[in-house]
Amino acid sequence: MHEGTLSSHTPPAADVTERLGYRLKRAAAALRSAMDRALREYGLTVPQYACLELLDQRPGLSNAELARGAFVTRQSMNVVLRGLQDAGLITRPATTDHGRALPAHLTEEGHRHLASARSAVYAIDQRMTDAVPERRLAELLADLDRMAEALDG
Amino acid sequence: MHEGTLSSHTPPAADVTERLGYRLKRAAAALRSAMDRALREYGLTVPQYACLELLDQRPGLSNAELARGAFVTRQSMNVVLRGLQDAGLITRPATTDHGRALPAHLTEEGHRHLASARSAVYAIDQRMTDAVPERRLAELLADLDRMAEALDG
DNA sequence: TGGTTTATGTCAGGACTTTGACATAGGAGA
DNA sequence: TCTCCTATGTCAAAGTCCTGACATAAACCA
Repeated sequence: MHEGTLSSHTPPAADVTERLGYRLKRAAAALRSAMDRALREYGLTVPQYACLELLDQRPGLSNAELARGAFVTRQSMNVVLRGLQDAGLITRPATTDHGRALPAHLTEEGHRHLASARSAVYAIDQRMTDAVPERRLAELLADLDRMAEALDG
Repeated sequence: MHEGTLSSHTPPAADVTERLGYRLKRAAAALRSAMDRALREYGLTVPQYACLELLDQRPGLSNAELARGAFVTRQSMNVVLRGLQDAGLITRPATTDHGRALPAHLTEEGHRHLASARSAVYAIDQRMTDAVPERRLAELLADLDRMAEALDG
């Protein structure tokens, strides 16, 4: 076999299901599925929940900033924001006197709604975290970051 | 700090972006994005590519089996299969004499198409794999599996 | 044998997301 | 100043994916 770009010491796995990408996708799919199930009881989608969580920690984020934080496009986040706005969970000014970015904020009901949904999501995250040996958690987080940076860097 | 009845020894991260779920999603999003970009040149979507790859290694898989392997629903995989069938990359019998599962197979063109797209995808997977220290790769794969099993198990 | 359970393929509808495009606002540099 | 570049918000259209539902087929068991 012709090896154009040899960058690894280990031979590439023959079975696709043994490759890192497949395993990553499997874990992410399991997480997505579990979160979907849990959040449905609260009438939230995963991007909606992510948006609320981001706004709770960094109030005033714009649509584009939220989109990057939730790993979706601006257009998708725009739809998400409109849904949250219609549900009364966030507020966004119609205009701004400087720039185009419209800062979003949680309403009181948004805070309450997030608080109730958060426990369910945190339980999932914790179940996942507990599944990996604690001594490796920090390295696992670092590896995930390296993987992400290697791809979009 | 008051720890209540949490199952972990480490205090839960206050910042959502520090939690395992967020990092996992970030890495998966980066992978998905990179694969989308690469596969577009070959006229394939990620599920379509995954389907071809699975069929190459295990010919005769049914729609439902492919759906599980690609982490989508049967309905979604049905659409994928129809697209691949229309493109002449796979074949599927209209009927079967035993059971309902219709075994799918790659056509010659399907094999060629997959072979050309595969190098691009493998390059991405390899770039990601090379980003993690080699001595930790096996543990990383095992941890991803544990995470997935902890969630859908 | 007959009933139940499980698994599969399919249809219809809706929800979500993306690509592509356009106009606007601010900053950087000639 | 003027132009170019980047970033943002938004619209339209298409594609993708999912939930819910139904019918069929095999297996399992009393």
